[in-house]
Amino acid sequence: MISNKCKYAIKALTYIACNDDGTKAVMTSDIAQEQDIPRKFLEIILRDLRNNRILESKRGKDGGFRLLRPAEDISLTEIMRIIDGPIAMLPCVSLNYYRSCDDCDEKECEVKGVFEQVRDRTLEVLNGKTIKSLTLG
Amino acid sequence: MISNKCKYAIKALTYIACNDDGTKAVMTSDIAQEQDIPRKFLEIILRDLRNNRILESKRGKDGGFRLLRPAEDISLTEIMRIIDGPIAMLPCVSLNYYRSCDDCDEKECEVKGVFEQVRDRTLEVLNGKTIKSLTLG
DNA sequence: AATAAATACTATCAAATAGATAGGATTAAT
DNA sequence: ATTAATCCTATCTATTTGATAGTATTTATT
Repeated sequence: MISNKCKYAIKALTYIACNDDGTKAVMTSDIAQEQDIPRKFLEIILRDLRNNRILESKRGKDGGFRLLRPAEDISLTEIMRIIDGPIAMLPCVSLNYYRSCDDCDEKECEVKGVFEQVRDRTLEVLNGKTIKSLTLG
Repeated sequence: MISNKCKYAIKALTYIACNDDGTKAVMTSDIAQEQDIPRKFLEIILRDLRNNRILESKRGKDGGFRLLRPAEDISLTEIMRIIDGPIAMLPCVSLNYYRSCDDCDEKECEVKGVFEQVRDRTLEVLNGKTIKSLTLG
């Protein structure tokens, strides 16, 4: 399961992608209202995305958020990893958050192979998806 | 990520499958020791598997656990659903634990389609795997 | 310079889940 | 009766999830 937080992040990014008309940045309050996301929780998420160089922010009056890159260059996997961490189902099979197993010998672990396959199939789907591709029905 | 508990369950089941010689049931203490699983935690897991008709138990002296079905009829998905719940990444996409989204219209949710694909690819891999197939290198 | 409106930051909180442990009740073979 | 196993109930700690409150800072506008 992905967290609510991650789902909020995806929805917020697609909203920003669709509503940045080039004149002014997209405000937290607008996103919260339109996408039905708790305002203060959303602030944290957006700041998180900014710190990870997905968004840029502008403070003060007329402030808000913008995508730092084109929507077609922001992949779903990237967002999921920032917000939720590993995508793989076992730490020992994670590409970006690898941790070894204490309790089994990875060389001959039967379970590992299965979840490597799951990981690869999952990434086949997710790597192709971007914020841009979500905004096209 | 699957939980430690689920990983323990899988390891325990493969251990039972490999070590039931037909003479007597497999004991919790043996599984715990050989597979490096906390004893009391393992008790809970095995009871859980028994309540879900994966294992049968025998109490008292010479007691222990046995598979209730042949190892090739116990799928990984079944174990994962018993121990961890849904396999899908979104409730609204789960086959066995479906829950609707409060905050989006499922008919036109762009995210839903993506995670349906992920679910299908994941199940393609996991549905074919059984306790039996894990015991063959 | 003052004001209004936005993000940034810090601290905190409640509920759920994960991961376990303790201790005794029950069952069954010897 | 004894021993050795599962069964059951209760409890515990740490972490994560999901969120809220309040204040500081920045900036456009007047």
